[in-house]
Amino acid sequence: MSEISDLPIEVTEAPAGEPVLQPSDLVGDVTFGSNAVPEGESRAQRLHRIRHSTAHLMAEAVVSLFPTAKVATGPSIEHGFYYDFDLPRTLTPEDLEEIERRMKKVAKRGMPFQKATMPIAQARELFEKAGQSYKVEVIDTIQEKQNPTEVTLYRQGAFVDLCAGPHVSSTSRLKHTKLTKVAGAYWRGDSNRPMLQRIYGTAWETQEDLDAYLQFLEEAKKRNHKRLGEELDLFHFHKESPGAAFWTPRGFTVVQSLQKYWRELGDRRGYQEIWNPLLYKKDLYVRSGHYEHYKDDMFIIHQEDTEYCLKPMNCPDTFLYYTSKRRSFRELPLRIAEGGILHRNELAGALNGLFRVRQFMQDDAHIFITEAQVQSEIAEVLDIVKEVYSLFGLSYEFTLSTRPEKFMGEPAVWDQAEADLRAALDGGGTVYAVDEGGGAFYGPKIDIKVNDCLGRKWQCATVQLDFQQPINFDMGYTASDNSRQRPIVIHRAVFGTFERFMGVLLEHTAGVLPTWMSPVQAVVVPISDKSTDYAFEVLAKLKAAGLRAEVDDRNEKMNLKIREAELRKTPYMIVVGEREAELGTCSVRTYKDGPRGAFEVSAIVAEIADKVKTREFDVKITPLRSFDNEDEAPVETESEY
RNA sequence: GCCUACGUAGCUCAGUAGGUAGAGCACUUCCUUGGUAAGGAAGAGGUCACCGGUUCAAAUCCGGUCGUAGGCUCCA
Repeated sequence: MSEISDLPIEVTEAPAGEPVLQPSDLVGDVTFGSNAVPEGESRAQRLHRIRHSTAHLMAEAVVSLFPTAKVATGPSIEHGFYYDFDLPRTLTPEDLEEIERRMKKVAKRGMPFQKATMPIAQARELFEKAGQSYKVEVIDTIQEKQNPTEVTLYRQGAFVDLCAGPHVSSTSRLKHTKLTKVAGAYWRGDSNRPMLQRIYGTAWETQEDLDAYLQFLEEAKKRNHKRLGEELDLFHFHKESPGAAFWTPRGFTVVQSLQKYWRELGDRRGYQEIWNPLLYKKDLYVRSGHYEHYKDDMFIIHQEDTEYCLKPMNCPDTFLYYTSKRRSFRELPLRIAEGGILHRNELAGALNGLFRVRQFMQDDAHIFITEAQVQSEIAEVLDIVKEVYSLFGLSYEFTLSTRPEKFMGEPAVWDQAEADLRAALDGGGTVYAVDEGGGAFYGPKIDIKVNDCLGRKWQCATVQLDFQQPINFDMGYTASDNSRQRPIVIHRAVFGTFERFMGVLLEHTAGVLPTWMSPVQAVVVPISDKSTDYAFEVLAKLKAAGLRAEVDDRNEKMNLKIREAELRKTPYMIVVGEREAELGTCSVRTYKDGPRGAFEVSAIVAEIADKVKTREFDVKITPLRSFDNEDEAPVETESEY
């Protein structure tokens, strides 16, 4: 029956489970016609066609290896495809190799993809008879949602699948592919439904593209922030506190440089910082609604008869500050920052380096405003976002999320708020997407995502309007007419969390931090211990300028010291020998530009101090190529609004 | 939380017909005083994640726990 069933099967155990017919056994009287491929497709469309077809090719190989396999769904995704299977046993790495071998064989043989159309009822019967219960469920969903009279099937070789297409003309187009990983995936993404086995693969038009992509994955691995954190001695993780970063002296220096900037920025932009407790009786969160909606994500401590919570966010306790006294309209906008330590009990399997942690610190702030101040204050916050991300050469995108189906408050207030958000975005000339119905139940929001070196998007900044908490906390202010009014709250974070932002920044720069953030901004390297005294003289001048510098006076050769400073990505390496000591100069080498020759000590101290003061982004960014849009330039390093 | 894989020296890793552990880097000491990415020698360092089981014998086989990675789910 199977085109490839004559291949040697290297399965040692007999697959268990109910025997399942394959649709290919049942379509004898169905006529499959040719599968026309249109002219003038974009590259993205061609890749989609190839990847989706490769998913079918893989399913054919899996079914030939496991005759009792049930197939679920197999779409194309960015850079490749996956297909979900219900299999009699778990897959091993050897299985993947065997599946890939079989795929290659069929690709080489060049089996045509053919298309057939049939009434949906007939298709349902066919897949039912074949025992392909997942496909039957898919058909039922199609019936429910679209209610078409007919559906299409595609066939290549021994494999027939319910599919809307499109596909390539022949499996001979599917030669540049590699299976990358196997993972569990819930059927229909529902954690209450069976877990299937998902095989991921990547597929390309040419071998060159495939090779380039695999190389990209290698490069991305090198830029992984966990690896960089280890290499640059910035942070560690320990099982004694899973999901929480342990910052080293070097790493903490970097974080503090960020926080120092954050505080200066807040000061300049009219924010006041408060500092509140970490631990609260549960009453606070009952009042804010978190206890009801967010309890599973909170760390809860029982102390004698009282239940305490480690705070998962700053809002409720900031509101306690707001309501601690009578407020006047003259105080608004009242901008209150709090970078409290937060704990969220994230699922163990969701933890991911600095990107997803259980303990973190946000550059959080809550702004209390009148309805009339929405637009101007949002514009002000967006301006801060632009300032901050531009400082790091990060590209980003805005999304406006509007009123969801379930919402609190008056539709008219929502409409006005959304119009204000749009006006603020439009006013800044900002390009943004709209996620209709994607807002929080308490108010619309603007999400800001940054792009990392892997092309992944990370949500760091968020700006949210909140009409609900002012009610929960009975916030008010006295208006000019002496009436009592309700303020609106803006929740905003720009870095998001310092942890995640550090992770994104490290991957973005491949670990090369700008001078102003570097744990050691300059290392003075004496050529021999004859020059050590002079090296310390130079060091004193660097320190006097407020710079983070040290002398490498170990009994080692200069070459080794240079090498280690380079590996640590130290921005400035200042070499001094007897010659420099005599002339009062120093020999400068930078991480960015290499050896630069002799300088007056005072000149180079001034240069470094200036870069630190202006927070110059003196980092050469080598963006990793974007693979799916050849027409597009590589990811821009300059911010684009 | 679910699926799969993994857990050997501070780090990166080797160690399969079960016979009480190795390399490189880092670290310590000594020699070396060297002009822009690794000078040389010696030494020290591990209850093989933890707990239990099988066995004369377990890093190795089995079970459990914890942690990590990649997915899934979640992400006010």
